[in-house]
Amino acid sequence: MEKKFQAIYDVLAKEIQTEKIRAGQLLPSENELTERFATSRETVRKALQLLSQNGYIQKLQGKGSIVLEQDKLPLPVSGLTSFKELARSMSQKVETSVIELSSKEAHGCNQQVLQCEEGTPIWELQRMRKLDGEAVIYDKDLLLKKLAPGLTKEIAADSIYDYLEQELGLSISYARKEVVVEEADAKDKEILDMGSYQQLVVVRSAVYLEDTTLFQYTESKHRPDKFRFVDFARRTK
Amino acid sequence: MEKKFQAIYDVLAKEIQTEKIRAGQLLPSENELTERFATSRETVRKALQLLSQNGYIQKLQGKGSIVLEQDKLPLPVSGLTSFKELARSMSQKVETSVIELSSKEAHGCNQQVLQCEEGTPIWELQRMRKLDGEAVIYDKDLLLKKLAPGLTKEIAADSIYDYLEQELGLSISYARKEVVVEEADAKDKEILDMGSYQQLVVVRSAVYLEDTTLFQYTESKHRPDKFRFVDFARRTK
DNA sequence: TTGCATAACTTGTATATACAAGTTATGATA
DNA sequence: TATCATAACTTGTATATACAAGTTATGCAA
Repeated sequence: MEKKFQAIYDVLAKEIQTEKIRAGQLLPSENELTERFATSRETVRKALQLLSQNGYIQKLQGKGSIVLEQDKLPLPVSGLTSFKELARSMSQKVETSVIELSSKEAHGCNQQVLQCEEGTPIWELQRMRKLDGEAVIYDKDLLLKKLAPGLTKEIAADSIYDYLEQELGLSISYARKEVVVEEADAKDKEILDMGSYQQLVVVRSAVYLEDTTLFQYTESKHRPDKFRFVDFARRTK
Repeated sequence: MEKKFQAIYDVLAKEIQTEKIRAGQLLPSENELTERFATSRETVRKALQLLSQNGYIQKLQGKGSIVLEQDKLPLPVSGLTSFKELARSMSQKVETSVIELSSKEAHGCNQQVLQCEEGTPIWELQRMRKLDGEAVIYDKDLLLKKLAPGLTKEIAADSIYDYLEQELGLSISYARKEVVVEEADAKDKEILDMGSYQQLVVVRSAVYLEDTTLFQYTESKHRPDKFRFVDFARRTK
């Protein structure tokens, strides 16, 4: 079986993306969708809940599901978006170069952020990203070697996430992120085209797999003028 | 009736917050919880799904629900958190002062961001916030007067969200946000204690009610060293 | 002891039913 | 015509059942 509610979500999400159903319009009612997809109402409701969570629709008791204005802003949409996905959605020239990919053993501070034993084999990866020919993003990654033993510079220059999910079948599940602004240090200034900027937007994130193992720690430094973060959030309370 | 799944969520969330159940431990199984709360498994599952969404637990097929490490970082946790809530969780001295609260009619640019008719009555609000005696946040709000007719400087100095939700019974439902870094202008420098900083982190957000009406537009400028954004995100794809 | 099938758990998906709660259009009544 | 109750929709909550899929411990067999 192939997850009906996911399939229904995909169909409806695409119809909204392609504006087959326009913003402000109502989706067909749950009963109609139940008929259309030859399923049960609960299954339809699961699909609709996903749409709601991802900002496609707003459900209104008694009325129906209204299609929301789409963010034309072609950006991160919070969540876990890899740089490659991000770059694809921006129609700019993007270039990634690997500064360093080395195999080390966890110690002290490294070991602490990855919450692993002293001496655990890890990858230490540094990459620089160019947008329109300017070096504006500097990424440092720490990952457990055990889970991505065959990592190479070529893979790192493409997309780590693709490699993990499609090649290795690992399921990235959730992440914690922190965004702050910090002074650029000497190394930052050496790597990036800082112009007259003295500060960087720093995104630190810890990425976890389905089984809750902390797998990757990333520090991503962005030149302030090239940084933008877009978010859709529902009030949970 | 009083929404059982919400009640179950509240109980379990509190047990996790107070570390009655600690990180790394498993929750009781769905069947056990079903018995404990004298309900059905589906209802328990709805509660667990909420916990999962909000970063309290990770569900593992075949194993159970693991309690996740809690963010000790006492900060925004994405979502829609009002400044008052935020301030409460930080044990710093916080002070809000209203710079301006005036009643206007929408025109040109104002009208555009609020997506309303020319001439619609709106509130224009400007506030400055001090942390530990330093002026570090500058907020500008536009809101539809129709929905909050009795707004006063006193209310604005406290919490607009409390007023809207508790006094007026309005349901804030979702928001779109954008975070960028911009140069501070003359007005910013006049209002805030900028020190040697030249830039500000600007959070622009559009806040919507349950019926999808755009109700408030906010521009919140933060001195870079006092800005921090923390996020928990699940990979949806 | 070791290895392996299996049983007994766990969560995931799909379905059906019932009623509550909110919205809207209908139509009878004044 | 105008008003209002109501019927006919909509989504929300709660329950029950069945089976699929993943994990773990049991215990038999080699």
